[in-house]
Amino acid sequence: MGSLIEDIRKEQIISTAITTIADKGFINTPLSEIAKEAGISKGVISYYFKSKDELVKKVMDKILSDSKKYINKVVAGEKTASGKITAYISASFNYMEVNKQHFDALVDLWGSITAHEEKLNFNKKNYDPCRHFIEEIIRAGIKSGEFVSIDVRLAASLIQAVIDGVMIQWLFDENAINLKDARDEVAKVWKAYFFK
Amino acid sequence: MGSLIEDIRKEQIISTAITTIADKGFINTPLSEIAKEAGISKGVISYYFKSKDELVKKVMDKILSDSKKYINKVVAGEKTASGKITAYISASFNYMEVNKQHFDALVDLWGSITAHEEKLNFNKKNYDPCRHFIEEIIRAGIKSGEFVSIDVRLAASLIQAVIDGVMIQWLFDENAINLKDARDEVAKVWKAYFFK
Amino acid sequence: MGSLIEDIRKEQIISTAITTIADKGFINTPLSEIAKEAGISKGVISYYFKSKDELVKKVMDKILSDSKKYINKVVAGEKTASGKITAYISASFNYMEVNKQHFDALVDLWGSITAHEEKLNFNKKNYDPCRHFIEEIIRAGIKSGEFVSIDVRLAASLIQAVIDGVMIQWLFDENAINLKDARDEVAKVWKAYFFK
Amino acid sequence: MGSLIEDIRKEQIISTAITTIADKGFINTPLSEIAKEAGISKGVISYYFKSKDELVKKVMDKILSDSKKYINKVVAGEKTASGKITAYISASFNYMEVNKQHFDALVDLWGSITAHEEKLNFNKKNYDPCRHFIEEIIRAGIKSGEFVSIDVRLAASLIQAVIDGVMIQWLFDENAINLKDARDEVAKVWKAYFFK
DNA sequence: AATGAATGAGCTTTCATTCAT
DNA sequence: AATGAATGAAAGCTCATTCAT
Repeated sequence: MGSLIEDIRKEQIISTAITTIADKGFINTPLSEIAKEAGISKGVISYYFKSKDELVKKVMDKILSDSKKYINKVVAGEKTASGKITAYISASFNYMEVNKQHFDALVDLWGSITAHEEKLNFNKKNYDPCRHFIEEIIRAGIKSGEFVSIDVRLAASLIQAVIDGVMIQWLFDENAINLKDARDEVAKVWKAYFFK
Repeated sequence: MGSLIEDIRKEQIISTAITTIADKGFINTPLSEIAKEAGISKGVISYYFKSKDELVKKVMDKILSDSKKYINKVVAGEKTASGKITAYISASFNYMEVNKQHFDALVDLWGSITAHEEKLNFNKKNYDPCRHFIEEIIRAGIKSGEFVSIDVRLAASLIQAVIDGVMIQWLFDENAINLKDARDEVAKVWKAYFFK
Repeated sequence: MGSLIEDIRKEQIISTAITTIADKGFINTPLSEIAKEAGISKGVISYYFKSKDELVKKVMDKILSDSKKYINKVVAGEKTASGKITAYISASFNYMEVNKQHFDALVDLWGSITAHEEKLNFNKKNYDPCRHFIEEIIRAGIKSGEFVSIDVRLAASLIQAVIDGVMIQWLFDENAINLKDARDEVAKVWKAYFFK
Repeated sequence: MGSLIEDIRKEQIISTAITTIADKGFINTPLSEIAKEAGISKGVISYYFKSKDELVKKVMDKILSDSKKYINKVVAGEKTASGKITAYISASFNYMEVNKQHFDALVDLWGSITAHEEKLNFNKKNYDPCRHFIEEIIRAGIKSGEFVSIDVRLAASLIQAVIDGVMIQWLFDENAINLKDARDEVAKVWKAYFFK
């Protein structure tokens, strides 16, 4: 358990699952298709993942944690609250741009979360940390006097919301919106908002 | 074609499909379940809809056009560009709040749009009109001198984005964000942005 | 539910299941094989039976209740306790002889009862009634003075035991034991036992 | 061939197979489970047994030959035919009682004998020797004048039958029948029968 | 001798769709 | 118009067996 080859295989399967789901859609992606794309036999997937559901969960975890890791690293490179907010927004859009498949797959997999409890759980694991992360930055900015005093919780939600909303438009049509323009404009709007 | 009873039946099926999909998730909603919920036989659905895919498309159309109809009506009640923008945002959130099931179903059905062409088509039919609608309002506001001059296309996208993004957070956890607060805050932010 | 065609189909499927399992063995009888033998499609079985397990249960119920029905009827034709005991034994062997397939299938299906609770349940539903039935006869015989006083519970168990034991030998090799001879000998032994 | 380690391994696998099958049922016992229980790798089983079927055969052989060995030894300790019959019956029940798992597994494995030829073969290898063994005792008893003259073949069959039949009732519910009582009663009945 | 990753045939089950009534 | 029995393709999953190490 936890052997090298196991980790490699799991990684390979998750990775192939992402590209395949992004390409054909979750509903049109049986395990056999992922296996075929990965050049392995169907049984291997069942060998490493207890069920399709478990694989899907691991896929979503991977997409979100990779994204989070990148963004956090970029933000950590900034000192000021203002710099951090801008970095968060920039990093979000930049990462999105070079990892479109990940988000294509992610949005597709939302539909696989059906139970109410699962939704709450997904939210708690994925959205809450993002919001909290932004909240902390804003709070620090208010404390240091950089930002005006605002509803931190709500502001964090709205920042995340505009990022996600832009992403959706872009996923449905790459040409509908230019990510770099959106990035710059969002940064501008929120600076205006925070600095009064 | 288009007889009264036919229209009633189709409406009934679409409506039941929405509530059932919202409740159990698209993946867990076979046609037989919709039929059962509607109190009709399975065959009727196939009789009125060429395929499940067609029904799904009609369901999405219905959700989006109902929403659009309501919003447009509210917006039409306003005279100024500023009033119209505020009305658009308010109406969007208000409608969302009383029609949660519709959007639960909608997000669930996104995953059923798999082909690239279908995505472009969905975007063209659903997002583009929204954006254009907002664009027109902004354009009128700029022309009349109400608003400062801004990138109309982008501004429209961002307004729609923040609405959609909030919706997603709310769909995953009703308690994660208060829709009325979000509505008021979004209105405030954008007024600040447009008026200088 | 409970329509005529439903009952016919269920009966047909159960009946075919018995002959197929008797012929090829439970382990070598996928649902597809039963369907093929019955000249219907695989899906029909799932349509009428929730699961393979449910079908198996119904099959065992059918085998045992048919047998019980026949035996009880024969026994009811006798007046004296002695006549009833002999009738029970005779009927058991006679029924066995013309319904070999049923018992081939039954013994094969024993292996499908795995959980401890299921075994107890199977016993309670199938063995207990048989034993109780014999016990009642013996008790009546003792009361009427026909039989000597014996351990009723144990005697009933042993009568059933010798019948079942003979059956097993016969199922494994029809020529290993002559059912009619066994029938007569068992009757003789037990009469000797009961009458002192 | 037949090295010490090989024999130990085979013995270990067969032994573990018995307890595992008795516990979970043959259908729910993949080779991997036996391997796990035995603390060895799956491949070892395939290494020592050509197929699962072969292992099953060896398991049944082991169960039956162990039982036979014990019974024969006990019987050999008796001088008279009467003593030998009583010993056979007693030994059968006593062995059963302390080796319940073996018979749980055995009954479970009956279902794996599917081909007609296999059944005949199983019978020839297992039942016939038992019956012959009893027959010889009875024959000697008749010859020596201990027993009345009876149908030896049939008598042997019935003795084995009642033992097997009691076992089955007991396997399905340990509390349904008391093995010691059954043992004593069976001995009593048959003595009465043989001695006239 | 032993391992356990890998295979793939084969299973049960689901379900969109068809069609006789 | 409506029913629901029937179909059969396709899915997820299990597992005996193989084989490189």
